[in-house]
Amino acid sequence: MKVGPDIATLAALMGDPARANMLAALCAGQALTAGELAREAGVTAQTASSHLGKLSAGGLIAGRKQGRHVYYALAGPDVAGVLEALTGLAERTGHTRLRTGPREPALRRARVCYDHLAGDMGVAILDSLTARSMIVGSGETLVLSAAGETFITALGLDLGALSAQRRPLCKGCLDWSVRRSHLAGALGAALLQRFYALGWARRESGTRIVSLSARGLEAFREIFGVAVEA
Amino acid sequence: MKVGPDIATLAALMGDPARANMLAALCAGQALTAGELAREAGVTAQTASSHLGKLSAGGLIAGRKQGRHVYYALAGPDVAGVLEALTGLAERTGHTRLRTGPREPALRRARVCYDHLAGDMGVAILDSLTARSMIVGSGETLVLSAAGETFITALGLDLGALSAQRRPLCKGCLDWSVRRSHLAGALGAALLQRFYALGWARRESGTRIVSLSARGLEAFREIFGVAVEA
DNA sequence: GGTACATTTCGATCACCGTCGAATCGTACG
DNA sequence: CGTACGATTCGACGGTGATCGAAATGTACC
Repeated sequence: MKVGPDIATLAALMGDPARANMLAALCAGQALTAGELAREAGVTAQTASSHLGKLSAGGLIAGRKQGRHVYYALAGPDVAGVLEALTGLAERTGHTRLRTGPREPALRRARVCYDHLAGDMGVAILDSLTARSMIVGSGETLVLSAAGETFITALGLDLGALSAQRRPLCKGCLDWSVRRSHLAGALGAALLQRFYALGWARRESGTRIVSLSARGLEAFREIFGVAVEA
Repeated sequence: MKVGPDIATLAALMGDPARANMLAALCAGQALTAGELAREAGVTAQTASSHLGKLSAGGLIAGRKQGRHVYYALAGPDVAGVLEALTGLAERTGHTRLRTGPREPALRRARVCYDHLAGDMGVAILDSLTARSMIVGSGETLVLSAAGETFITALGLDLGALSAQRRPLCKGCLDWSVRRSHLAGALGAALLQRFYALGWARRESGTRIVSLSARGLEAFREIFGVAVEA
């Protein structure tokens, strides 16, 4: 007689402010320790542990013991997807409270979001691709055009391998700081990896900051027509 | 200092069992009266009214007064999208409790889901399209291939107008009864409308049942290779 | 081995919120 | 105009769950 699968318990899991803050923090993609999550949520370690236990039992996060701390991460991309969708909905319905992205300029410029590039640079890249019709669509749903395919192949990416992944190839991901979309999905992740490999970008350890090399800045300006002040 | 937009309040709104049941019922797309939703959720009219007030204030649903009752519907396709994503996640994490879709055979065979076709027939159609590589992808993210474009154009649909819509052209929607996906999105909706126009299908008033005409059954078998016992 | 620290468990407190009974408002129907 | 019914409001009750203090586990570092 009951209609739905347990949307209720799942949503209730995300419905607590402390847990929601934890999940939002984990959306960046990197695993965080229980203590960090406690501070992130603004609760004591004990309550945090309780919440983490529930989230874990609910299948939303997974914890890995390493030494004397436990690193928690989102259980999978689909969880991140739901959270992003929720964020977008909150955006639209005006449920956002303040929400002025990161204060640090370096974070605003380029940072890691789950597994792809976010920040001004991420938004600029997607803008450039859509302006040249290499990616079409808007909002969350994006599609790679034929011109886009040749473009990313020229960049040295294996389109076939990317398409074979279960997750969507292209996806728009709402950027908190700019309130605009950047490129996520398999292609977004692969692009960032490619930037690393080419030495254009480097991940600052311990933070979400992605720093761009001089060569990278040059390349971005040339390829994407993106000019960023040093 | 706070990190996320108010995912928490939004999720908490969906986190109550009664409200979740209401939202799940509204996922079918047709507006329901407060009384119907109360019965659907298994609560009294007063508590239902309270819940509806909160959902409305939260921007998830919208109510229209008509005569002496109030018809409530989901505020928009994005709300349905989040709900579907949540359902999918609940599916994957095994949070589903029992959940044996509708009992009525007619409902199991073909019914309206929001604005597109669901049920065995809906699943079969998507199966047929993917088997012939007219639609590629899996899960929630689907893309129309070149072969698919010519196919639906031949069916008399205006692809340009469909792509111009803000919502995604193709989307997978998890079918409760079968636990498999059927075609949603702009194309899914347009297809159902086309079926109506061609006299292949008809919406049973007052229910979610979609009944198929003899001509429709013939056409479905011919075009999609779908054989359904009468 | 002993101390420090991260995490978890247990237990108790307390606030919030879902629930329903009774009453009110508004519309439809005769 | 009066009755019937759907929807909402008000008020009170009760239970679930978040929270933290205290204590227990387990790991690292010396």
